[in-house]
Amino acid sequence: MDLADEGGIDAVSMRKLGQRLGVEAMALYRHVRDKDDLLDGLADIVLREIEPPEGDPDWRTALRGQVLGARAIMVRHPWAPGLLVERGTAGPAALDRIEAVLATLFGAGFSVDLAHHALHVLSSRIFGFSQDLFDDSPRGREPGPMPPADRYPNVEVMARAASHEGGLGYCDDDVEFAFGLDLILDGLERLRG
Amino acid sequence: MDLADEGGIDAVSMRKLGQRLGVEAMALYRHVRDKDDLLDGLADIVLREIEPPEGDPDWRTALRGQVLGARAIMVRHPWAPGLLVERGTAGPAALDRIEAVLATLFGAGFSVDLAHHALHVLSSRIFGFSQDLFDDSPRGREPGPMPPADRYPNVEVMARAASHEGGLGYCDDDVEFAFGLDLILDGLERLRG
DNA sequence: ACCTGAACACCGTTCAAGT
DNA sequence: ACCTGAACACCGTTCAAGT
Repeated sequence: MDLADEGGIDAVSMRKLGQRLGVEAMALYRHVRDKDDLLDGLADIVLREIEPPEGDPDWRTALRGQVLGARAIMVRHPWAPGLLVERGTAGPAALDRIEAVLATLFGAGFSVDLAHHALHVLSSRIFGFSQDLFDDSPRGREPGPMPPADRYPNVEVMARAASHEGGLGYCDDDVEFAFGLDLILDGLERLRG
Repeated sequence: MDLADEGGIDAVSMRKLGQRLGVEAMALYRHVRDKDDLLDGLADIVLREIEPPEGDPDWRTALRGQVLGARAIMVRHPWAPGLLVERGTAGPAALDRIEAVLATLFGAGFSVDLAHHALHVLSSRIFGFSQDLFDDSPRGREPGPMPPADRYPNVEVMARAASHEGGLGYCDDDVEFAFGLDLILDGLERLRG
C-alpha cells in the first residue's frame, strides 16, 4: 500500500516490494502465491479502511454516510478504484461491506427484490467511486487545448458556464458525487413506498 | 483491437502488435509516439463504434437508446471499460459523444446547470458501462466457495433468492443496468419539471 | 521515409541450491 | 521454514545504422 500510494499501482512490483522489505523478490513467493494473490490482498486492505456506520441512523443516512466514507478512502488512495474494478469484489472485505448494506436495507423493510436492485445500482458507489469519467475541472492536469467551439457548440456552452465564476462555480467532484448518490437514494425511497 | 479482443488488453504489446503487422516492434515508433499514444487511439476507436441516435425521439428515448447502444459495444469488447477508466475521456470520440448528449439535453429544455449534473451522474453509463462491481450470477467464473451463512446472513438470503427459480430468476446484468439507468432518468425528469 | 538490430532497464516466475 | 542466484521469457524504449 505504501508503494502504491507513493508511485501508483505500477510501482507495486514483486521486485520493488522485495527491496522495500529488505529481501529478494523471489522470497515473496513463500508468502503469496502470485502477484494476483498479492493484489487481492491489497484490494482487501483498502476496503477494510472503510469504517462501519456509528449509532443507529435511518437507512438513508446510514447508507449515505457509508458511501461518502468509502469515497473519502478512494480519494486518499487514487489507485484503489482501478484495482477494484480490475479484480472485482469477491474478497472477504467486500462481502463484509455488502452484508452491512443489505442489513441496512432489509432492516428498513426493503424487499429482497428491491434490495437486490439497489445493490446493483449502488455498487460502484458502495465501494467509494462512481467512475466520474469526464473531466470537468482541470484539477492539476495541464489545461489542454480547448475543444474547437464550432465542432462542439454545446460543450462550449457548458465549459463557458463552468469557468464563469459563480455560474457553475460549485462544480466540484464531491458535489457531483453527492448529487448522483441522492438521485439514486431518492429513487429507491420512492420505490420502497 | 483484434489483439485486445483475442487476448485481453495485456495482449496488446508493442512487440505482439509488430508481429501481427509483420514488422519489428520498433518500427511502430515511427507511427505512434508511445504505447500511451497507441492506447489513446484504441480508446478512441471503440467509442467510434457507438452509433448516433436515429430519427428524432424525445430526450429520454434518445438518451436511453444511446446508453444501451454504448453498453452493447462494451459487452463486445470487455477490455474497453477498463481502458476508458484508466485513460479518461478527453479524446475526440468521447467529446463527440458528450456533445451529442448535451445537444439532446439542451434541446429538451434542460438548464445548463441540470445538464451538467446529468452529464456527471450519467457519465459512466454514457460510455457504456456502470462498473457493475459485485458479482451476482456466476457467469462463467468458477462457482467459488459460498460465503459462510453465519457470517453473512443477509448475503445468504439474497443469494438464496437469486438462485431460486422464478424468484430473482431475472437477475441479469442487462436488466440491472436498465434498472439503474431508468432510476436516474426518472430523477432527471422530475428535476427538469 | 520507413524499418532493423542491438542494447538497456525493467517485468513475473521457475527451480535448484543454500542455511 | 525461509531465503538466494541464476535463468527464462517477456516488457517499453533508445539509438545508431541500414535501404
